[in-house]
Amino acid sequence: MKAHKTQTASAKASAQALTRTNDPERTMAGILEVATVEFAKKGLDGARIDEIAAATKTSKRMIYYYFSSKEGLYRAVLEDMYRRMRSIESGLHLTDLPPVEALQKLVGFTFDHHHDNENFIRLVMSENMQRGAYLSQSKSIQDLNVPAIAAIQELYDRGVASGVFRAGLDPVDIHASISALTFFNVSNQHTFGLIFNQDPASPKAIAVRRKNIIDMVLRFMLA
Amino acid sequence: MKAHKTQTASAKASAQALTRTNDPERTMAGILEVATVEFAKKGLDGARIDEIAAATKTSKRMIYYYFSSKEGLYRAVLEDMYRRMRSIESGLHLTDLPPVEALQKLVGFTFDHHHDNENFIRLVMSENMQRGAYLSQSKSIQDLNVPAIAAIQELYDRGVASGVFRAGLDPVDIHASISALTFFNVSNQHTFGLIFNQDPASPKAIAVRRKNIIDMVLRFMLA
DNA sequence: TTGCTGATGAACCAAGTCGTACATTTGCCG
DNA sequence: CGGCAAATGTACGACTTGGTTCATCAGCAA
Repeated sequence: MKAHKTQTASAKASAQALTRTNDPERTMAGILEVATVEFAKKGLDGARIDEIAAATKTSKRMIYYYFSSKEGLYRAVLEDMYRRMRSIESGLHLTDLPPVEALQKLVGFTFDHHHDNENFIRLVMSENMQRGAYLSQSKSIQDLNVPAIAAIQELYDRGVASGVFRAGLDPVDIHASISALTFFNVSNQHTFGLIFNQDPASPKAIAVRRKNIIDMVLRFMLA
Repeated sequence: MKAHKTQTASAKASAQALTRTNDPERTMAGILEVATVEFAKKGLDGARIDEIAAATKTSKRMIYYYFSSKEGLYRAVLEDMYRRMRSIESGLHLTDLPPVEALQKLVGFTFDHHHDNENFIRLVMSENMQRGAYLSQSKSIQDLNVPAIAAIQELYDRGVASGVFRAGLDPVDIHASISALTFFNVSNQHTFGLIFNQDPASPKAIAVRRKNIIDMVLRFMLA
């Protein structure tokens, strides 16, 4: 417990929380956290404000106090998620590696990253079902993939210069392929998994898929 | 108009439809058709039975008469869509072509196929958001991708035999890559499109992407 | 024609769902 | 310490929505 506060009105109901501690930041963060998993789990339309409120340490009133509406909350969840993803993507230090190894590391990282963040994947899926209606409202999103593109551009240019990569490729197109291969692997696991004979979620199968994706991108770029 | 029927009760309300024509098949098909676009547009949770009913030539009552529930209708839509997709996938006659050309044709066809059937893509997305809960209930789905895998297997074996393809690859894995690249191109167009400088929906951009995807799969398999 | 079953329609209902009105408390600032 | 804005909780309300009830009609067979 907390709260060593004034406690003037001591003569209150017995079994209730004695004092209330105002903590706007924590309240907002808490709401955002449970809303994230709820929206990721059910999508915008499937998620229920009442359930989100129930899972929070605060009340439904606070959701509307801070986020105005269900859609406002959804937008906030999207932006927060993208913000967190962006911060993780840094720190790969690809420039220290030779082009081929840099590419392998980048693709492998992206694969793992997507694989480990299903909530992010599902929020992006949900947003695509909404035709990007909410994400497009957010200004700070545009430049989110910029560093990713820049990283590819840098490593690609070095590879072309050293003769290992063929010229004439578009970094955005490469980024699209990397994203497609790694994203789909998580996003469509349920419908695609129906045709597998063995469990596609097994560590073995995942490792094989991971290697093949890295291989595929690399072979596409090699001279 | 139709209906040259008995019309015994002629003394009916004036401006109404004079006679009713029972046509169960047409009623079901009609419901299924508008339900397909509605579920594709809004997803399972976003779709509204009342709106579907309103867009139909019949009433909500009939939806429940034939499909029992919203989820029953959704299941029927999924199955119907998959059935139609399967029937189209045939008739490529890949066995007539040399391995490399056969592969190029297959990938190109898949790309076009996905590109032209956004409703199908969105239904699959929706179903993945539902974690395959409804599609897995359908028995006839399992063997839907079987012919696709078989086609790859056949062309791949020929390629390996003739020395153009390297050995040791898994047809299912190849299928996964083809699907990922072509599916993502449509499914994530909204969130991914935000980072493009030019319009990714332009015929030019689409043609470039198409070529690169074909190229990528081919290079992955070449010896 | 008569009768019976499948097909159909219009109105209705109960539960769920987003959002709000009202009341209250906390914490800070002079 | 006194008062005011920010923060919070409770209860409620209007509207939506999936699903149903009741009644009727179409079509076919005897």
